[in-house]
Amino acid sequence: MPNNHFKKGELYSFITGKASTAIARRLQKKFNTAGLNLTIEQWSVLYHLWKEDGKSQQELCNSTFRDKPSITRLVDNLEKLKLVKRVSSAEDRRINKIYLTPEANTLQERTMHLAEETLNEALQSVPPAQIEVCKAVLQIVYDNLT
Amino acid sequence: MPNNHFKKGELYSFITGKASTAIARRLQKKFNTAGLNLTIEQWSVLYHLWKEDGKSQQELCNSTFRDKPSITRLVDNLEKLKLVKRVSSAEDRRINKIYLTPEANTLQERTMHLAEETLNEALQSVPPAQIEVCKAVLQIVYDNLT
DNA sequence: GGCATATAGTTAGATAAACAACTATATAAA
DNA sequence: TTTATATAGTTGTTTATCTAACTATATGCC
Repeated sequence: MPNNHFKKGELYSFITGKASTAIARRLQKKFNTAGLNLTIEQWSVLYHLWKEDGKSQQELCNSTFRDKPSITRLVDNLEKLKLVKRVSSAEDRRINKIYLTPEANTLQERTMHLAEETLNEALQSVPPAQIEVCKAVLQIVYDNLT
Repeated sequence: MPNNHFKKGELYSFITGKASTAIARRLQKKFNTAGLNLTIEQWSVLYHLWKEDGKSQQELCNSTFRDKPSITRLVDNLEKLKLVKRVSSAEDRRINKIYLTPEANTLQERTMHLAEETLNEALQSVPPAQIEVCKAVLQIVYDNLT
């Protein structure tokens, strides 16, 4: 069965992801207002380190769906902000393990709260069942393309 | 009724829009493979001009959800590629109207075909009814945040 | 041991996005 | 008519993405 369910006018916003862009912009504004000098992309790296500290850059590539140069530069900037520290692995000297600093840990609670707040604003008046459908569809889309 | 339906692990991918990123990357690869020297962002501007030629930069801002500096630079690059032309409006000299060149028009059919192909690949095995739900949810998200 | 190959990370160059500050033109109010 | 204000677009700065080319280390095979 064909899946030609996108008329031309709808195709655009699906491809360009205007919903996720809007969510990211709103969250960035909240960070700025709260005086947090942190980009969403930097936060997304911290997010995965809060789940498991000491990940390698390659593991961060996989978790965040970014390529290696992108992670190199995000880690560069996070190091400048003194939020993470590169530690060369003793077993395999090709590997950098990335560790959170105490400063980074003070950001976890505040930023996660703002992220949850943003999602609740975004999903206002959307029935829970539809949210589940949407999450499932977006996961299939991702799996279909990777 | 609260909308706290995102556990922490799911929150991330919704915010960062990994599905739309994957779609954009796939489409970009198709452009590159087809020898089209065109970014997805540039294509998104052409897309709106194909719907209505001669839009002002401000109108392109609204259509593409970008700010003015972004459109200024996208139009700069599209002009370098000789795909559009800025024409100062006679009635209001603050306004630039953006017109497609014949070269741009030769790209329409090919690129739209690749975009539809990409979406069909992305939505493989997703029931049409769920696609509709997903589109509706993403629209509400966008409206809630803008 | 020595060589091919794979993997981890970096660097360089181009394009793009967000924000702030700016120029130029148009409109409205005094 | 002059002055204030709003609108359209540009420029500069920082951060991020992608591709390609690169360095360094590890692994596997002869």
